[in-house]
Amino acid sequence: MVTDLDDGTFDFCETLTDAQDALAREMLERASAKWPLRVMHILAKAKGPLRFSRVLERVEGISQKVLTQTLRTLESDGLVTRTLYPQVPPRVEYELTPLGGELLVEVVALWQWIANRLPDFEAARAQSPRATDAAKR
Amino acid sequence: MVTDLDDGTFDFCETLTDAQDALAREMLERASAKWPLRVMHILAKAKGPLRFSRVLERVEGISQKVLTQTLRTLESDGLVTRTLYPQVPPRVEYELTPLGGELLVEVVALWQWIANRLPDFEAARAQSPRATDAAKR
DNA sequence: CTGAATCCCACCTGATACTG
DNA sequence: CAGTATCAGGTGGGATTCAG
Repeated sequence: MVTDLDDGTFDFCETLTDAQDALAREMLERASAKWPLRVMHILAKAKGPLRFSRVLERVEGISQKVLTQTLRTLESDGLVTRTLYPQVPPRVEYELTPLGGELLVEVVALWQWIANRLPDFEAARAQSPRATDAAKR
Repeated sequence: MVTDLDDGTFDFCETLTDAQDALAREMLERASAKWPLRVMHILAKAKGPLRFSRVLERVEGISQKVLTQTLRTLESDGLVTRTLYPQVPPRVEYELTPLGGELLVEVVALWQWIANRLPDFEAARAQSPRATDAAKR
């Protein structure tokens, strides 16, 4: 028995076109993904533009290639701005857009909710590394 | 410039151990992923137990293998219960747990937020299929 | 400094076939 | 009915090298 959910709580998506629904799902998945989330997080904490190298340093474990890909995607989704200063050596700065900042706030809210329930998830995992056959008798 | 964020808004994660942080990120990513989200959505709308075949029918485009995997993962995360009735032919029912229902509500909230901003995302994509070189002069 | 280009591999996905 | 087994294909991501 699910918690007391209103009818229609989960029907909103049916008011979207297939294309819109797909786009919304895609954005949801991207914003929750490992690297984009970490990168947005770093940019948010910086509270201002950050050079490529700085981001690379601060996002632990990311490779330069993946960081480039991630930033490009974030840029084309309007979550991050990329500003190129045509100098030599080149300088490029990335900054979270207002839209990106707002999205991050929302994602972090969900993250926090999950973090608060961590004991539940840890418990579930602990007791079911092999939780087959629930109804044995 | 990011929207007006408090200092510390994004620092909560630093109060977690690495393992906890990793688990929270993992759950976030899973709950937002394509198939788990769709499956939870179907189970929520069903408002009760659903047999494997029913889920398979209702989650459009999923293969039975992936559905099995998805359900197993959801089960081991405590989001779904699996009840086997040892009959012949076998009958297995899946149902969203309270925890799963709550998590789904949170994810859907984020999803809705994104859906409301779809025009922004569509606009961003439209103007930057090749949005290189922002600062040209 | 900021990438682009290559190579490469592990993993995941999905289709198909088989089974208790 | 509800899976498991197997295999092929695509994808993500790391390491390395080259370039403007």
